[in-house]
Amino acid sequence: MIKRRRILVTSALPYANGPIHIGHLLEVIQTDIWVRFQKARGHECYYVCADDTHGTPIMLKAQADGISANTLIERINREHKRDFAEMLIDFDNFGSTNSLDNKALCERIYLNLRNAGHIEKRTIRQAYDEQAQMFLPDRYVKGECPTCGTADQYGDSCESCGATYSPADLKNAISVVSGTTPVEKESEHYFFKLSSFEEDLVMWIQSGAVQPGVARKLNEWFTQGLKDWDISRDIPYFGFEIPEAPGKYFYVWFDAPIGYLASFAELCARTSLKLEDFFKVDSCTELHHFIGKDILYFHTLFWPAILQAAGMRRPTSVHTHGFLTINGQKMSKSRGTLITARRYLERFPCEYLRYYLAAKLGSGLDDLDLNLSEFSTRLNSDIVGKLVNIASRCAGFITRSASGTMSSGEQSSGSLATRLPEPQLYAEFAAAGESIAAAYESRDTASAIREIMTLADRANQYIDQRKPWVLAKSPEKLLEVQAICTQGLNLFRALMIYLQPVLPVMATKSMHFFRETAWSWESAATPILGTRIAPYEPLATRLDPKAVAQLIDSDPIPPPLGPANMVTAIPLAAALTPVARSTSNVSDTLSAGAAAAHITIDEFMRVDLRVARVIAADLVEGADKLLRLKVNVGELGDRLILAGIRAAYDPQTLIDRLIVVVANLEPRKMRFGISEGMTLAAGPGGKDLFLLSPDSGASPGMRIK
RNA sequence: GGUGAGGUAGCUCAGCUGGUUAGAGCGUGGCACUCAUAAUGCCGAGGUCGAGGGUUCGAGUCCCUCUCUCACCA
Repeated sequence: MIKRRRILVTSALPYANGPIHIGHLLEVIQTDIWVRFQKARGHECYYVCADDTHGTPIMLKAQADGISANTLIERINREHKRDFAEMLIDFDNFGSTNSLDNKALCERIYLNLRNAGHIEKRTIRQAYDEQAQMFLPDRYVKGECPTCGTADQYGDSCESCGATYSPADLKNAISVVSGTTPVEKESEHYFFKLSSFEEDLVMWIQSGAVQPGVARKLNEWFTQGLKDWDISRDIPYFGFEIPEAPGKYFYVWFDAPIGYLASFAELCARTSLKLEDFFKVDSCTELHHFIGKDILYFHTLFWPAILQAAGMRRPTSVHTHGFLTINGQKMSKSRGTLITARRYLERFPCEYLRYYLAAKLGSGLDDLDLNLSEFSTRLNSDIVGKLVNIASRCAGFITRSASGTMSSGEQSSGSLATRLPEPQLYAEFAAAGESIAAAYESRDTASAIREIMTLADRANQYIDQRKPWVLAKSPEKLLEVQAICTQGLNLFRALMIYLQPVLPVMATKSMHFFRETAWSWESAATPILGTRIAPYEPLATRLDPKAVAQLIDSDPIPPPLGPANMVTAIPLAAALTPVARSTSNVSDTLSAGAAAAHITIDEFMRVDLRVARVIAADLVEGADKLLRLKVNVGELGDRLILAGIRAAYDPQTLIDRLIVVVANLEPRKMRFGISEGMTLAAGPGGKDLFLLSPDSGASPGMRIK
């Protein structure tokens, strides 16, 4: 009997500023397969993850969208959960780093570090945007490379010549946020003294916690010597404020891995599990992190050091995988190869992607290529042609010539397995269970799949040799036909049990086909005999290569404006159209055509329409068409809007009225000030303009959708 | 630039601590079969294992040099 292990597993936290794409899926699918495998083996295994919600990019994206950061991350969280669920990623908990649990844990861990003397204050100089009044991360400063002069380079390194430098070295630097020239400014930051953990980290890494290739990679950093780690950021920042340090926030990479604990804490809160059992320093549970190689540094240096410094256990292992490429190329939006989970799921069964990736996933750091033509041939050949075919070709005989009952093998004696016509063949399948399990365990799923498919070939060969379709023509040989197909179906059953971690739905359907209720890994060791099967229903259908090719967005960049694209273009065009002109330009173009091409719901959702209350309305001196409106948009605060409705409305009649505004319109500088939105009105313009209003009950800030 | 990974049949890859004629799947040519979702089975073609040098009785497998590809650089 295998010793029952207690295992906690995580996948890297997806960043909450965009949708789940196929690169994320590579990681969660790999992890999910490993977790399902552990569960099938009878271990106690938990799988948690969360959204990574903090940091400057989220803060700025929310601002750009005209919504609060909280609104943004809540929306993204719902989308992420839905995508993962449809991909059959079986999280025991999926949380958010913006949770109260995480805040408490961050503070507790930070105070532990500080009280143990692992935190140090230092003054640093950093690029500062005076207009936006914020410090700028390196990636938010752009300019010419000081070494080679290439334009439009980020503040940390040059993509052209590879030079590394600091933002202050850039020539003609500008802030990406405001477009102004940044200045250097001093600020006090908090550093985690990583350097004092160097020896322990070396030992931890040598203990086998990481793959050999990763250990070699880390050596590079050790030979350079570890640098202490800046864990603080200045206000404004979306994150958690550091205790006893007003205006200072935890750097997103400090609170993100702690999010693993926080997500598990949520699971503990609704079960009898105890966080302490898994994280105390002498815990005998296992902790496994699955990550991509881009975030190696954080997980193999900072994170174990933080855990150790805070008096907790370190990870059992960190499993690092390579990147996903599409047709041999890096994923890219402009090439249309940034395939979102949604795009995939709208077209194909989730299990096909799970299988394809599983068949190519090794235990190393190599990048993995999703080749679309290979995708369909592989699925059609392996799953439909070989695997499912075994059941498909046997089931008919059992149903037709044996009234749906498998052979019981009663004519021979002995154990169940030996009552099959070819006991040795079954024994071979049963014995393979251990080496397949070893491959799964070491995350070499490609090897597991190879072995399973070799067995599938053996099963088809067996059926071919025994030719039940020939025997079935002689009534006296029907028992033999039944026995052969019973053997075939049992071989299929063993294979499906081995594939359960990869193909959970197909496996469940197969289990129901055998009229069974549960499969563990050991179920494959013993065949089932003499039972009735359910009528066979196709378990998988073939993929059309042409449809697969369309996974890539062949038209990723919107074409120039034309009648057919008019509506799609509106959000973009509107974003550049000042409010005052909205009544002439945009409404004219819209009314001109009797509707046009469809837009997707996502495209529509990009327009943030809100209910707003007019709190002040004035004439604009010198402008004969404009009114200056001050509106309250609930959680988004107050906005100043210059609206071209003077001919149609008396300002006094507007005060206190509810109207509809576009809240995420890019602010537009006009002669009379900056307009921070757009009011919605119908009509050709001039005196014939009619503002839109919600029915009573609506309140400022409500989103219109 | 530094570091890491990798270059094995048309494509995707396996080849563990060096050992008989280098493997699989897909694709391809031929044959067989017709139970099965034009599925399956059998036979074949196709590789001087990136290049050169070295160690060894023997190297795709170890060492050195070169070359190309990819990735990472807090």
